[in-house]
Amino acid sequence: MYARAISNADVKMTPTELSVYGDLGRPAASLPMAISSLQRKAPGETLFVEGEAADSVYEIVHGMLRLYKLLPDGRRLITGFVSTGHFLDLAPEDICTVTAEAITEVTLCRYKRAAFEHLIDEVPGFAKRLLTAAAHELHVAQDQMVLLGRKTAAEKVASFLLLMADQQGDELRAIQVPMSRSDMADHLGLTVETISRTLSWLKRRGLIALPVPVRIEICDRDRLEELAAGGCEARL
Amino acid sequence: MYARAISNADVKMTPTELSVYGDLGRPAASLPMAISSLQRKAPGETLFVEGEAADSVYEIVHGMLRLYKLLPDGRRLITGFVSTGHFLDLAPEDICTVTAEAITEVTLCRYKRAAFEHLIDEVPGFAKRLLTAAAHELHVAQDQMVLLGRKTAAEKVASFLLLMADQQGDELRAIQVPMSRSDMADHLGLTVETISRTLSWLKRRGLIALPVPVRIEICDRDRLEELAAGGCEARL
DNA sequence: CGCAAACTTGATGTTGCTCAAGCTAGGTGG
DNA sequence: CCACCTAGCTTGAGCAACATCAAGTTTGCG
Repeated sequence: MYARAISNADVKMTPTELSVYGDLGRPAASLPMAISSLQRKAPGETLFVEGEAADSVYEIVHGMLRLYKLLPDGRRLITGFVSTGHFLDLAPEDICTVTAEAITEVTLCRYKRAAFEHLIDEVPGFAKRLLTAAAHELHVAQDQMVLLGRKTAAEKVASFLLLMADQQGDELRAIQVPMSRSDMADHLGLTVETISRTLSWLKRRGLIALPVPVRIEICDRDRLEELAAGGCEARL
Repeated sequence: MYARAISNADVKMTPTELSVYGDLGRPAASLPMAISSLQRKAPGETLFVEGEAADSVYEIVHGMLRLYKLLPDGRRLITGFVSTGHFLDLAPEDICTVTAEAITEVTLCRYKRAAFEHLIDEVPGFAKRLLTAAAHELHVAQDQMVLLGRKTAAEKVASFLLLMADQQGDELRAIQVPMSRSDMADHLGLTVETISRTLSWLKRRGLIALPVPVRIEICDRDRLEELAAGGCEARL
């Protein structure tokens, strides 16, 4: 089975539709314990490991996780960060394809796989909803491939910051960055040092501000977008 | 809408199950023309372009296509190669997320999107089958991210050759490579020159043979696999 | 306040890119 | 049939972006 991140937000559901049951409200609060149970994970704790048997489906109620794969010598690539509202859909194979680890304090709702699969047949439109979500995940993956394979360090960091800003949405300027520089590096195919240097470079050029490492503010969104798209010179 | 490649082979169907209709045989031969039509494309011809409206679903009957995305300055990343038996599933958004171009002579079966969506509701188990296929695509995409973000040139080329060998399956040694060096480069996040140098290096070390550029033979599969996984020194 | 972990900055090194020639193969026309 | 021509492939020399190695500096927590 295989870990797929599916965002409820992606399929454009209202808050009350978040649950797989539609109108029943937050699944964590309303589902029979037979098919669901609530879990908490502290930062750094592991939810599941690449290669192990996958028998559950998780919905993230609160917090952020990193999903990653390792090469034998320890090189790591973070395939994605997932947060509130996403499903970790352990797809119809039996092995986890990535490792999932809590970045922040995380609350999640665990469904037994068999029961979850049952819902696909029972609940009308649920399969289609998952299909839409899967398609969106694939779209995101394609963009990430372009980033990893063809963008410069500055373009990578700019793209990432804009993506984070978009999905936080709340304020236009400030981004809360819960993950470490090392996580960013392993997500963008760079090193910690290059992340740090690139952020400093963006700051020096007035595109962003860094009051504290964990808080990044976007000062010139237009130029950052131009940079992210690859539309201008991007050398440190 | 968004181009997703779904392989029938991936969902483990027998030849007679290849069609979306299950037992009705090859869709190209048996579906009512109202919802399907047969098309041919010559090498280099475009099936659809990133950003354009997507109103069809295609099944590849024969041949190979490349799917790619471009940056404004022309940098290209090929997200994948798809061939016989795969669906180009233009997912439930309205815009193609990649461009699809024929590499070889291609025959494909085109379904009207609306009719295809209808099948998801009508044909029992069809949605689940697509879901499985989508999950597999996502799995492949994750592996490709690791390749693009964390592997060396030699590891990238070795991984690619093994993947090609696996999906051709027929012979254990020889791989027919229908795509150009330039296509390989844009799929692996390298340049043509690096592809060429790396292949020469693999040949010099006795891992492969190159009787003609279009034919690559695997001589030492074990060492190639060790290299692809990142388990040994990989310097030219 | 002190300590460890995370982050930043600098100096140096290496992989893979760029630029520039040759080489090879396949197709065309004389 | 062969010479030519072009597109694709290979090889070489030099270079640039990013990695590595090595200090410092800040941050956050006990």
